[in-house]
Amino acid sequence: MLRMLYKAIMDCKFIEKAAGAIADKSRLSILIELRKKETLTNAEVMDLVGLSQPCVSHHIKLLIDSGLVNSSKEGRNVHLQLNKEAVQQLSSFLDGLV
Amino acid sequence: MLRMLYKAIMDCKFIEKAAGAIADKSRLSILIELRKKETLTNAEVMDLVGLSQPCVSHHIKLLIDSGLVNSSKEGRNVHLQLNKEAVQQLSSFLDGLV
DNA sequence: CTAATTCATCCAAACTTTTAAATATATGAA
DNA sequence: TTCATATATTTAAAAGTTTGGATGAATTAG
Repeated sequence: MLRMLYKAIMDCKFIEKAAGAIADKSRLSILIELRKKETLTNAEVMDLVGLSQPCVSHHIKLLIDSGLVNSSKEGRNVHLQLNKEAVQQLSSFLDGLV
Repeated sequence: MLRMLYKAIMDCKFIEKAAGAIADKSRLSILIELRKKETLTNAEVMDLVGLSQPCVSHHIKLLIDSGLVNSSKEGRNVHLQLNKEAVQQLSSFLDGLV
């Protein structure tokens, strides 16, 4: 019971964060590109969205914090990947709404 | 061809707006309540989210502008309803991402 | 070791969002 | 018409977001 309430609160926080992550032109482009390209580096994202390196770094941090994107370091590069489970979770929440 | 590009741009604008509408505690509560209650008046929303009347009015305007919620006036009251098609459209976009 | 490369952090400016008080508008009741 | 009720608009303050320059940290190349 308490567990379910806790889960519901967690869900809301996740939904809020994930929705916020999507609610931006640049971050939306990144997500769409990650569908096509499977992985991306920050440099590729800079080209994609046409923003400065610190700005891109910030957007990527937001996406990672939201849970929608995973990152892994390989040498100097950071590779991004869609967290498909998280995207699915958000989609399921919306399905539950209708 | 041009038509598809146009549609894609429209989609992105809608996705951005709809995601932005969801990315707020109060508006998320309204959407969740609309699943349970089918229709709501502004006064009921005030009780639900514990905010001032102008603030509630503003949030509701945002939800309507995003397309996620429809409104209809009955006398002095405004009745809100989930736009299930729009919610479905957002959910489908996410499904397309994974 | 030194240079170059990749990404993160700090900072501040510009802009947007959230909120409520005051006020306006519209409808219904007396 | 006059008063009460439901919602919208205006205005303004506080908080949050987006952005890029400068700088820092970690890694690789020469």
